[in-house]
Amino acid sequence: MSEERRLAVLRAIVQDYVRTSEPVGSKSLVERHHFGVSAATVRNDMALLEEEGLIHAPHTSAGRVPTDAGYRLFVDRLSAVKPMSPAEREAIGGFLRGAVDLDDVVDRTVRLLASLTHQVAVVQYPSLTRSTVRHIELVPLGRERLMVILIANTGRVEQRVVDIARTLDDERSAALVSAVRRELLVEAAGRSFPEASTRLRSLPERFEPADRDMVRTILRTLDDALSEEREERVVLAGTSNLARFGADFPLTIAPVLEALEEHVVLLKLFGQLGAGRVGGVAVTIGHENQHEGLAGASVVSTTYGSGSESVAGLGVLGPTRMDYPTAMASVRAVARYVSELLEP
Amino acid sequence: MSEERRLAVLRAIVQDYVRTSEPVGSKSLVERHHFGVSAATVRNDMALLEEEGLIHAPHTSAGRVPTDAGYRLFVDRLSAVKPMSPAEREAIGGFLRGAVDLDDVVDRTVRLLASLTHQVAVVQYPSLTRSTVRHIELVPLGRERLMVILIANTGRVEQRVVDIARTLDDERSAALVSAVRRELLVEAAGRSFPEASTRLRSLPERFEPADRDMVRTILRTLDDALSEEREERVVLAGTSNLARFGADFPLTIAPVLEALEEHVVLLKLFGQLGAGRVGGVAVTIGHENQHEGLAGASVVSTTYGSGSESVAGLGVLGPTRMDYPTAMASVRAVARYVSELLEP
DNA sequence: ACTGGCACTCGCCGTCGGAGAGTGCCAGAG
DNA sequence: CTCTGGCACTCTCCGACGGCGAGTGCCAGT
Repeated sequence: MSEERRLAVLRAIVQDYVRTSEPVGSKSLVERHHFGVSAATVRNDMALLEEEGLIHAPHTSAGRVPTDAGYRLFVDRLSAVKPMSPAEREAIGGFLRGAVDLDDVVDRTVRLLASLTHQVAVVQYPSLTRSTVRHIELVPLGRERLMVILIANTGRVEQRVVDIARTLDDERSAALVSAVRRELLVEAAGRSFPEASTRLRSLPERFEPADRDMVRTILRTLDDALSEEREERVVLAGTSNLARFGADFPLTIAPVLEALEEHVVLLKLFGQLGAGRVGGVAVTIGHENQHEGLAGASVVSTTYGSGSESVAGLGVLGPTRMDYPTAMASVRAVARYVSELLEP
Repeated sequence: MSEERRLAVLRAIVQDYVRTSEPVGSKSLVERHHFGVSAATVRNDMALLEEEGLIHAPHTSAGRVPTDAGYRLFVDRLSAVKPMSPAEREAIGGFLRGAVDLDDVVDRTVRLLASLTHQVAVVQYPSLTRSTVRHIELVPLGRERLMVILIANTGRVEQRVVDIARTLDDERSAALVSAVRRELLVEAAGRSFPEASTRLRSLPERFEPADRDMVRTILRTLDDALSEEREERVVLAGTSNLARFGADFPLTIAPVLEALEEHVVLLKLFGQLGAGRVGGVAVTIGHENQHEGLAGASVVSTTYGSGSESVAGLGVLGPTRMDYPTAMASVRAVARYVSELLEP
């Protein structure tokens, strides 16, 4: 028996099943693809593949369906990432170029990804902890409040209102605010956020004892904005695509939707790939996802970022029965464009 | 025949159907509710209600189901808004009070609404056009770029990067930026955004001809941020609740999810109630919704805002077969709390 | 190692018939 | 005029039955 043909059979099964969403049998298989052999031979191969746990028969007398392991082998060894046509590339670029805003970039990206792949798309906002400080601004609001505005090199802007226990309307206070602002910038500008945060720890000491509380409050806000919980934001689109193949994961839509609402879960999915090299596209299939609601789902994801540093992840989520080559191509292409866009 | 009893029957039908999601027949009706009469009498009433188009029999020999008109009558005349228990009020307040941010307020609000009502919740960000300017800040970024930051009295912050056709690193430019900033504030602070926008139209003339282009660019950004399309933002949660009653609108989940993704559609839903008085809760039922994908859905919405001015809408969306009294109570209570929260 | 053939297994689907829920209508009582 | 009990009727739902077809596993033969 030829190892090679057996894998070709697996590949064909995956492809056909993805197309038709119906278990594929030996006969229809030899019709569509021309291996040089008969259906009976293919049947033998299929029996072996089943023994290896790569495919599975839902019922004694039905066609075969790939298992998670089967898909895994397929994406690892049997599929080539489909190249995008120049027209597609142009469409992607054109659509993203119109963005006026980081919010806008993220918004367009997630919609684009959803419509390219017909799956649920997920885009993570650039992580602050992996960005550098471009600017920090203090804006007095009313008499006892200050708005702290953090601007990252990725264009991400985070703002927070802080109450400070003193009035700000005299001359001296104005000078103080602007001194704090200046010191913040000297210390933080151009550095990574975590680094800035540590360097700033000694900042209060440079001011009069009476003023230190205010400075500390501001620094606390900055740290708070960097905390895991608050700093990670995630956006999604295309959830209606889940309903499109209602028959597919039959009543499993609910748990998937629930998982998607739990942003924490999503972040874990992307967290796994962590600081992976920018080029790579990661795929987690079915039960490889920790969350049990996602047992029937696969995630195709990658990272994007300005320069060679990745600052966040993006990807798509769909049924395990998913067109992996296309999804991987789209995810990779979009990530590349977004990275370019954040470059300058 | 007593008009009064007929309406009581309609009320009972709506209540039972909402509870069981099964067509309700005369027999089970007299069992659960005790009208003083027999099932036969109720049947006569039901026949009349059907003639009036308030209820409808899916099959010749099945129970009755309320029509859109039936629900309409129910919410208008037959239901009292369920008061919230003190414990619930406290829970709402406690959950919302922890917010650090407008984003956070909106986020918590939408999740809270979803979990209170078990429906899809929708919250609109405070409209800029209906807010007043609290502050405008100009932050130089790099050499030929400026970030314009708009802060509204609602806490909403909008930022936009503008390219200006001149370098900013000399002394004079710094003075110019700060002069522009000062003038902007004098003219705009405390006024409504549209008013500010018109008042600022003459601003360029106060500067040297060479500087006017920059000022114009900044003003254009401000106007752009106010444009319908960009200014309205909407957030939703609880979409998994749609799947919970999969049997309910059977395969109608897809169009609903699609409609929810089209934020434009959502904004229209809230646009209808427009500048309605803050107290009122609006309900649109089934086909009353313009969008055809939402023919099986109802929307319970209201407005919130600081002071007596409404600045945006919020609400829930679910199947027409929905617990209106509870939904209305939750929506009203949440809107009230959010309004309070935006007050100071 | 591959092929053709064959018996066998099951899920799918349409049919059928009984049970149950609900209805409409009618004649009689208050 | 309103309400009630009764009765015949209509449909849907559900489980049983059976034929069809796709697909399988295995075996004997090349």
